[in-house]
Amino acid sequence: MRNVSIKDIAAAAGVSHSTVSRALRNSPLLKPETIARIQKIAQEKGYTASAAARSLVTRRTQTIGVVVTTIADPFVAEVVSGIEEAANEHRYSVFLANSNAEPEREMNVVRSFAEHRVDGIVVTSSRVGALYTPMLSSMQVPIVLVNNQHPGEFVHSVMIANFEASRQATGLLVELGHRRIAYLGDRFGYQSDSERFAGYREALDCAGLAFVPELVSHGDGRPEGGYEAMKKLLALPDPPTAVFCYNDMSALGALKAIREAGLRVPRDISIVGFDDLFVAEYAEPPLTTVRQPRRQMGRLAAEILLKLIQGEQADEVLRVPGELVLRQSTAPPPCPEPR
Amino acid sequence: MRNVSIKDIAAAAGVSHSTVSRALRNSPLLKPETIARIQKIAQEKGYTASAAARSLVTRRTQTIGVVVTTIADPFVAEVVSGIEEAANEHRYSVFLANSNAEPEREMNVVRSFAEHRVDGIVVTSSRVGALYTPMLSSMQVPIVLVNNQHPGEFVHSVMIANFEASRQATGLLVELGHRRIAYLGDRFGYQSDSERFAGYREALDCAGLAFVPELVSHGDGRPEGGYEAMKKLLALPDPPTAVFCYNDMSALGALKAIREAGLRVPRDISIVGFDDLFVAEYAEPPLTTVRQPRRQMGRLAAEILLKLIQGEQADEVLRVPGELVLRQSTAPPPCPEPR
DNA sequence: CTGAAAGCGCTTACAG
DNA sequence: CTGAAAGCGCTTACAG
Repeated sequence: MRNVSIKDIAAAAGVSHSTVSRALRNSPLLKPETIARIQKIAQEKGYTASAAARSLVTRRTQTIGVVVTTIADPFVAEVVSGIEEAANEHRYSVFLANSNAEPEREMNVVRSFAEHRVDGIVVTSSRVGALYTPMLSSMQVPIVLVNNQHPGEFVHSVMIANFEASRQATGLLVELGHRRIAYLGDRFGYQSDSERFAGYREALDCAGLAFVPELVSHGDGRPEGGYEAMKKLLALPDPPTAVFCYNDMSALGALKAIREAGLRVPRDISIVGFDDLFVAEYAEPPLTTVRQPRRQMGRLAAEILLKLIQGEQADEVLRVPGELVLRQSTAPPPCPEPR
Repeated sequence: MRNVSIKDIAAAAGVSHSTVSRALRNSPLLKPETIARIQKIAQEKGYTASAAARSLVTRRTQTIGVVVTTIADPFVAEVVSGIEEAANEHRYSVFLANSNAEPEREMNVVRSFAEHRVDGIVVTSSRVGALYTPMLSSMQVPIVLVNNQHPGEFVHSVMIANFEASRQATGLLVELGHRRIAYLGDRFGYQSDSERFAGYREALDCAGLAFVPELVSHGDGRPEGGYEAMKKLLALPDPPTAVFCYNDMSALGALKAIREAGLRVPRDISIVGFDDLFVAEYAEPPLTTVRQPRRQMGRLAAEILLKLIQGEQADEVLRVPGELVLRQSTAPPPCPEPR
């Protein structure tokens, strides 16, 4: 069962298919009555334009490709949601491709986007590195990154203001009176981790607190890694009284390790996360954390991309501020500890 | 900067573009040397076939549309991940469309999929109803639903075996010795809720326990709703000693309400969830729940869809069994009288 | 084994 | 204001 084409409508309306094409696009060349008549017929026949045929001539597909290393991640999913939302408003469709950071699948992503001639690409970087970014750049279409972990390769990106946010988060712990504040990080080498670590250091410096290397422990950005990293911190001869975690996922693991050690948060140890995933609010205790406006960041990335597609200028690196959200996982240090 | 086309390659190779087309598709009509020579040239020139041009003649786009009411939901995201994975293996690309259950956006979804002539559609229903399903069906392409909440409209779907799983989950509470077991549901009218409720009733019946209407409380499938629904149960003159929750999100809210009431899980109340989201493991206490193989369900839906696209037969309704996962939120009821 | 031709469903200069 | 023509980049009968 063939789809109805402009030829079918042309036949029914007794005009040329050129006229139908113009009528459907509300061309000012046609007189309003003609347009109305033709559109009515198109409607009746259930006409739907073929994106493929159109894009062949216009050289615009009205599609953008979104690459994620995994979408089964609360952080990424909401960014994608924002991208899709903004794209949709501008009548763009979204191709979603999921690489799992597997080289073979990454190849597929690139090939698929290239074949579909996407007008632009957003890469939302989770913690796992994306091998394909250099390849994508060979496609000659605009690319915007969200929280990119491999800086310097591309011009356009939307990033959370890691440094400022983590300085502020660590600063909160300082103000509460903590002196032994640990940093529970992601794996080494990722930009977000480096920046958040730098903010932590800065906050210590401002408070005149010495940096203690043993108070840095690295997880993997997931609960499992946070759990292990926290156990190491707890095994220290003089454990920290507060921990600033790379993200909420890590913090969840840390909370678990602390519970298992028979300690209480925030009575014995204060914990701060990063991201403000919905779980932060339902953790026990509810987690003090830094909110990333994920959906908004996705929207911004899409909007920058659409500007670039139109040939307009756009911010090269857009830094979005995080927001410290106070909940119940932070308190002054326990009394036994001399201040 | 134009993309290189088969004409460009034809000129470089000194053959017709028909020959190039055949060479690129490894036609047995051509002699191997010709094929090799042409493919080499194509490679050198960085040729990438145009999906639009091809689909125009083949009438196949090698794309499937995935509709979600929201992707920012841990359940949905992983289903989508499975769909994308399976589609990718079969060289299909995925259009993602996100309706937020807003009528206007739903219209966009349908129009967009129709214009792109997707070969098939998967609808992953979250708790929110999807208005567009009837409209999608007018597109004359195969549709497969995942955990559809509005039964009977379509033929093909992949569903979790709600009845069996919730009977088993409730059965666990019965075996532990609970007599006052509550059901904390989703909103009325959704199929999953009805089926899970039915499984709960069945388990009570089997155990010879009377159904007590006041022990049923409805949330909204999210922590907020679970929280409110649990507060109602706790306000009962004779509160339940165990609660089977519609899903993990609801259970998270329930846990919070119980904590706020100064009670402990599982000492005072046992809680069972459904879904086995990652948070279940990191809840306090870790949540006993029913695992849904979400990614696998997504894969299955995609595979069924691809079969249908090929014109093959496929299961109409595929019921996937859930798996009871025992953690620490369940225990025997508190000792009868004094605590 | 290879080429010329037709056609998929559109858009858009070019005529009239 | 409208139509005839060309062309976007492919695939595939039809000839040879």
